[in-house]
Amino acid sequence: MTTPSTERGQTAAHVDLPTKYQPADVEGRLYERWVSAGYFAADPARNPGGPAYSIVIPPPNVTGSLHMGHALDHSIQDALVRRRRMQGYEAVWVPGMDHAGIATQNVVERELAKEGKSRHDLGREAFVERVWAWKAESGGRILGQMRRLGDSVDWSREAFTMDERRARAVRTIFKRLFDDGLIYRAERIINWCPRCLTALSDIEVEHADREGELVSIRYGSGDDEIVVATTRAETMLGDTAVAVHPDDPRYKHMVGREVELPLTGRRIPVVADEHVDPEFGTGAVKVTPAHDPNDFEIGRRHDLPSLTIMDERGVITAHGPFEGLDRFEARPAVVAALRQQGRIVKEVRPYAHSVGHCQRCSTVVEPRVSLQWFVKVAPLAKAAGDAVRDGRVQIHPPELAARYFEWVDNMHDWCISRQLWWGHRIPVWYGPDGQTVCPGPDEEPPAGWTQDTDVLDTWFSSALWPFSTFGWPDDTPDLRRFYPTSVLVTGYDILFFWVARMMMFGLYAMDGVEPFKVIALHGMVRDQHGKKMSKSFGNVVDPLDWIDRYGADATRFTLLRGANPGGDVPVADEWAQGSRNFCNKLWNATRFALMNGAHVRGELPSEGLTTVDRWVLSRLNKVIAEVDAHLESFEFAKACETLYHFAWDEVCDWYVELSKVQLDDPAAADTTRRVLGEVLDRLLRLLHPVIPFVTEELWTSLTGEETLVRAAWPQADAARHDDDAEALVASLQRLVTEVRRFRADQGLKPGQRVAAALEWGGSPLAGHEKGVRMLLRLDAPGEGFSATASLPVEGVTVRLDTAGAIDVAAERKRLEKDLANARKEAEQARRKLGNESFVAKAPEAVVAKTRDRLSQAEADIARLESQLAALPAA
RNA sequence: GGGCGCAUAGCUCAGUGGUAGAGCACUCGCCUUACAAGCGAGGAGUCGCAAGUUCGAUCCUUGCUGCGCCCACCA
Repeated sequence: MTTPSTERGQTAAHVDLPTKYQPADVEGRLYERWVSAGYFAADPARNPGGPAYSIVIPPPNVTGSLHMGHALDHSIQDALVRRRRMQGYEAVWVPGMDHAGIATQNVVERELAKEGKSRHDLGREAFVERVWAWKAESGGRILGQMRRLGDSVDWSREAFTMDERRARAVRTIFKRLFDDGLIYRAERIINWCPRCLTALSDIEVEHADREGELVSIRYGSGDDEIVVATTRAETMLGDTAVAVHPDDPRYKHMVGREVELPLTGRRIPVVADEHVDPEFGTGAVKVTPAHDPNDFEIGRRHDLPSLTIMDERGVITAHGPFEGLDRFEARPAVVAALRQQGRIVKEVRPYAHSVGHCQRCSTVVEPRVSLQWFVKVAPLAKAAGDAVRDGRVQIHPPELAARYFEWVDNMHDWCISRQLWWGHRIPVWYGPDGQTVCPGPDEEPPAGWTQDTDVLDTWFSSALWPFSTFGWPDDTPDLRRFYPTSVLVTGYDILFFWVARMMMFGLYAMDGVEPFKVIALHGMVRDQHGKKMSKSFGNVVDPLDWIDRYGADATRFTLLRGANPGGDVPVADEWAQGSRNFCNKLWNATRFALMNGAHVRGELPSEGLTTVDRWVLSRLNKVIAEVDAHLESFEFAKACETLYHFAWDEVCDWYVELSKVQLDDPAAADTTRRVLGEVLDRLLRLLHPVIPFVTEELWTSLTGEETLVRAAWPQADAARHDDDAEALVASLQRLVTEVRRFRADQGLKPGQRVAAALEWGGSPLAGHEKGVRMLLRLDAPGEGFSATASLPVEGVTVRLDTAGAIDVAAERKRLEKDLANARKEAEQARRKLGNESFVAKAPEAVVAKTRDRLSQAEADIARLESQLAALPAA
């Protein structure tokens, strides 16, 4: 691209821009330049008194590649950061990735499985090394994707949840929590994945309805018979009691007695427990403390023994005929065995109930008693809830705060130990006699002691992200300038996983200072029918594919244009094409401007502007204010919509067209070049946060400046508002549209010149006769002018020479339609004004408006009737 | 089981107590030298159903129906 010619005059300057915007030709080049020039790098020492703005990226899992959801998330953050950077904030957007414990370990284990190996064949050390190798490869791919998207992240601050700095943060907070008694180790019943062979926290379990069977079984016999119902018959092998509600008259006499447990011959007690719902089933519950969370609690309350009958893989270990069977084989086997013993099975009926599955591998989760580490969440969750409750942290949109509270106010202790190898190893060592020590990050454990073999839940380290990325636990300049972060942008799907935990740890570690001031939530990216994207549907769109075909800007614009706060974002190929077309429209508008010598040199004149100039500047300044307001409230869809319409419908369709007349007018050409330059300059600035590449390319060409990345964000200037100019241009637009409509109805070729007499009747539009003639391709009436049609619009009469013949039928049809509309309009208004209550009670302005409508409609009716009467017979 | 949300044009979604909007799709006409990734014109919706409040309801209230999401230790 060459510098625009400064040559003026009638001859269009030569501009070396292709007629189509080719994203591939500019994106890579511009991104490299942005990074090497250091535009994205923040400096906490720069402009010390000035405002700072910080965002930490929700670290993507190193396993995968970025999907459309990431592209949406990143587009939002980039738009926010780029705008603040232009506004003069010291803005930083910190990139990084998450080690994603289970997810990553599973991926690498699958790789190994292809080689016929398991992680145990490698051993812990070699396996972890292998995961690091995978991380290097996969992580690199993700970083490349971020570059393609145009993310203006500060690469010098790139972080990883398992790098050395972050490890130190983990050790530090663990130690603090441990010393404060907020971390403890206990034998509890936890969610266990028999495939991943690890504990899971509550939120790593996904519930789904499953068809099962509810089996009613008779325990005991004769007077002692008591019927229990279960969906998991195999667990009866581990039953150590039957529970009934203490007030249930049916079973009161049974409490304290024992019944015989079928198949085992064991006798188990009947206990009374409030937890039992007398209304449900038979009102009696079998109690298996080792394999059910409720029963575990009942067992604790009644001091019942806990009998483990399954191993960690879900295989029955209870001695007897079922030993060695998988849990799902054992279930029907137990029922069959009961049946063989006669009338023990009372009833079997289908029963749909909710079953927990491992979030990472979909295996049915098995509750399991084991020794695990927990975070005592009560005080932390309380603080996390309060910070939102008292407004220190705002959730956007506010409706989603309810979900946050729901979780924060009802949280169970958080199981943080995982029986994995990939992750932060729990920083606790055990002595030879079972002593426990948690050394600080800079302390050594006693020689000969052994470290706990478990690792921490991956969310433990990501919960530290808003401050670990800035160097915590050290007191760094970054931390002081950029914490708390300005806003957290993420999908509502990880409100519980991540956001709430950052709140807990942030408030705890940073002495009550919240990790972010605003939580801006967005939804999920969906297909054009609102369906979730999934491989099985085949409706997954890869952001890279869109970037290749339509460009990064079009991809970003499509996503942001659909991004209503907290809402899901449907996308479709055609919409991305529309966005690409929009970028191309800007490209060509700027191309036109450059060819005609548009520039931004010197002050924008206040004198000597045409009505059309004043109109576009008025609109521009209103648009700036609107876009500002929308972006402040995370209304990206609205901001995009406003800019799209202003750019396309107002600037391109009207201002650029009308400027052609002005550019031909020596008296107006100079200011027109300046105004055209001004409008594009401001428009490109406003669009830059959303579509950074094309705007940078065009803006630097237009202005000759080095970069738009650090150019100033436009300020709305209310002094440019001009209601008169806006009203006049609105009239002009109506006039032009009306005449075009006539031409179309009459079957006149759009390119066909038509002789016309324009009679302005004192209308201020007279000053725009040249513009009207150009837009409508009207010639002056010549020698043989014969007026055959007239269109009184806005007080203006247009007489057109349609070569002596107009299509009377078409014209009659058009006029009749307009007349019908006007009559309907008048009728409506008349009815309203005839309503006394309306006139008495409605606001003055509404009544006045209705009167205006009526008189306008009546005038239209009179005009149309006389036009119809004047039509020659067909 | 608890909580929340949604129902507006063919599709996806905005929106307002006072004449229904956008994008895409659709129809017709145009290669008009910034742009056919374009230009111009046009069609299209009893704003889910019912009742209530109001001078007036797509908007507020209630009920109903149909969807969706989140949470959940009722076997």
